[in-house]
Amino acid sequence: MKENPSAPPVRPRPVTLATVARHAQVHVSTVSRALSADPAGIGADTVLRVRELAAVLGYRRDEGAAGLRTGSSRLIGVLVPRLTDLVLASIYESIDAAASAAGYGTVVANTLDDREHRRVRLDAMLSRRIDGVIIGDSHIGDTVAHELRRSGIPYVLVMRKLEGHLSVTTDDYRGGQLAAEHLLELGHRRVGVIAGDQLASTGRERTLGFRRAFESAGYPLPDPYVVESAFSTPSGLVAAGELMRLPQPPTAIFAVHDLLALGAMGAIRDAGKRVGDDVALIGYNDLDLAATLPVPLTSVRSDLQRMGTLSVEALLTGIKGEPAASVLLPPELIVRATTPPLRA
Amino acid sequence: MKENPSAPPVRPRPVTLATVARHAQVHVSTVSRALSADPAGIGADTVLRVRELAAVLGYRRDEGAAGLRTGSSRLIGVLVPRLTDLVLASIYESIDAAASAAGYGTVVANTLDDREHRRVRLDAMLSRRIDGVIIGDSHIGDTVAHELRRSGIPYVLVMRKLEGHLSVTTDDYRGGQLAAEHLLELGHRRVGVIAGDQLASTGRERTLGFRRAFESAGYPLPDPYVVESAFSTPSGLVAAGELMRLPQPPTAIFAVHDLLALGAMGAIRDAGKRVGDDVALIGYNDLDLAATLPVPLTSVRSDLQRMGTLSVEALLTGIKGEPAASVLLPPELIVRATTPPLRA
DNA sequence: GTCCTTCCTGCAATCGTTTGCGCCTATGGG
DNA sequence: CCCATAGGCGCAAACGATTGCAGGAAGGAC
Repeated sequence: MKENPSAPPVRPRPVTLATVARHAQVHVSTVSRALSADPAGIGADTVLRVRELAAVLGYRRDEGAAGLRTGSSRLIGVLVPRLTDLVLASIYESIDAAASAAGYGTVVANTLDDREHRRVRLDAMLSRRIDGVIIGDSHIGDTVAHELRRSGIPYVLVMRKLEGHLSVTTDDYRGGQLAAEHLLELGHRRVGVIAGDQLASTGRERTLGFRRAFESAGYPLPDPYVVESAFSTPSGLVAAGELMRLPQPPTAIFAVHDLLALGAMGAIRDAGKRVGDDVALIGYNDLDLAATLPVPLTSVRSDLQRMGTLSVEALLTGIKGEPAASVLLPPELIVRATTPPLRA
Repeated sequence: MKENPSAPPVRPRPVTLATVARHAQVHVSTVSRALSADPAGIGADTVLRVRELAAVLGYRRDEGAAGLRTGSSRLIGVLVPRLTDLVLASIYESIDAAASAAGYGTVVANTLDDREHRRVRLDAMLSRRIDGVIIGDSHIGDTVAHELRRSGIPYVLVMRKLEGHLSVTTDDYRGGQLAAEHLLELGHRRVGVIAGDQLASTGRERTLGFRRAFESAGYPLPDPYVVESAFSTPSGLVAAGELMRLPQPPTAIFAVHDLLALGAMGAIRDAGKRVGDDVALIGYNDLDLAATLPVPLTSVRSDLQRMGTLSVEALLTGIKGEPAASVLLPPELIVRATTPPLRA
């Protein structure tokens, strides 16, 4: 017995199948079978005895070891731009919940919309022999999806789509339209768009739907009225600032993300105008906080939970080897105080 | 239009040490050593040849198999109440970044501040033989930390502390004091607190520090002026509503979380008052969006990134078997527009 | 009493890596 | 010319779980 008081408490040797087998006086293979979901070919009393013993001893299956043998890690990887984007956090939450319910674990990675990060993190995931990937950060021109297809690893795109790849998204083009139609109806003619990242299908399609709707109503948007941005609050502040400094500032702004709208609120205030009465504002995604802002935000809602859940479903059927179909969810406009009737 | 990239017929057999060994005409053990960080006892030319070959063939170390042999999964678990809480998302982001830089992977779990969820998710983590745990959701009366100590698995508490356990937190008591001192200086005497969850050390200490400061200034807070809550925007709306409906509503509100303050803004508006001029407001954590709100929010800042990074450091020294010390970071008051000088 | 099922359980191989041990071949010293 | 030494590699045994196969006992049919 060696005394080593400064060392941390000794980590007790984990309880394995062998431990249980020894106590139960049976072979480990019998224990394995008895503990499996369908203990075929094992006596009912043995099953009971083994299970009880396993519980008492605190047996825990080693997923790593099991995965080595079975070839499946029961782990799925999730790629997101960043989790501090509330939208992605929401989606990830429901992905994790759905996966967990199906007996899968998840690992997320922030890719920061950066090529190199994406590569490194995906590599780490593949090293863990993940069973599939949910891609929440797809970019036009990005190759992750192609690589996965080539390696034969099941994957699904969520939130952002990409031509020719399985995806679960909401109809962003339609969402842009909805926003435009609402503003047109209110009488707005000179409007601005905070367009987000144009390499993300969300930013592109929402902007496109919005633009087209104004075009076909006879009020096309000049280029300076559409400004690209990231998907963050500070970025919204900057972009809206540009819009407000135009010689003829817009009477309404469509921000393709609620956080952008939040930033826009700051810029509108900085310009000495009031949100709503002076400058109308529409956000996107209808986050919780949209409703409780000092001036409640009109926003296009997309069902984030549903997207997360469906993407897991699609991935799992893919993992089973069955074919899955892309899903396009309908958006919905939620009207609140930032888009009041226009005064004559 | 092929829409099912998910399941090509055959998944190519992964490249293992054996594959590389065959091509290099050496034994797998040689390949293993050649590929290790310190290829001692292997000829320099062999090392080079093997590494090159491994790269060409696309060899990827199977972490699961390696972990089985070495007993370490190079994986750390992170428990958070929920990732849609921006504060926790920020912390997790920096945890993940720091862990990743140190060659570790992370798995998060939302525990929803719920006992059962915590148990289940921790169990799943232990099944993956994680090397350590970072607990971001500790609750007074919760047993997770005790269990981990008993099993001898290294762990660190972050954000929320618990008597007698290693933790990395900010001085929440001091933070509450800072908020109180500021309001006292401005001349506020009748104030309210949205106190958060009193089973979380954050909610408790921030509230306590604030209360004590007002007490010692001679203006103790009557009970109805301190209302408990969750840590979400809707919850802030409700709590502030209660405060505003008191016979003598407070002239200032301290919310122990920025999202609560956001909700409070809504309630103040609903009560027909203006944030800042009519009712002062202080939040906590100084999230990005605090600065860009229509009325920029005064907030107590805690360094979330730093907490995340330090918690990883502490955990890793714990994993190495060395002793680590708890850290208490200083908070800082950021004054903005929601706490203007009081008019006489 | 013999033979054939049917049930239950054990045996052993396998997944991909790591690592203690031992063998072989140069090499240098005496 | 012989021997000790060391560098470079291979061998094989783990780690913990799963699973095809085989074997043994009990029980029924004839």
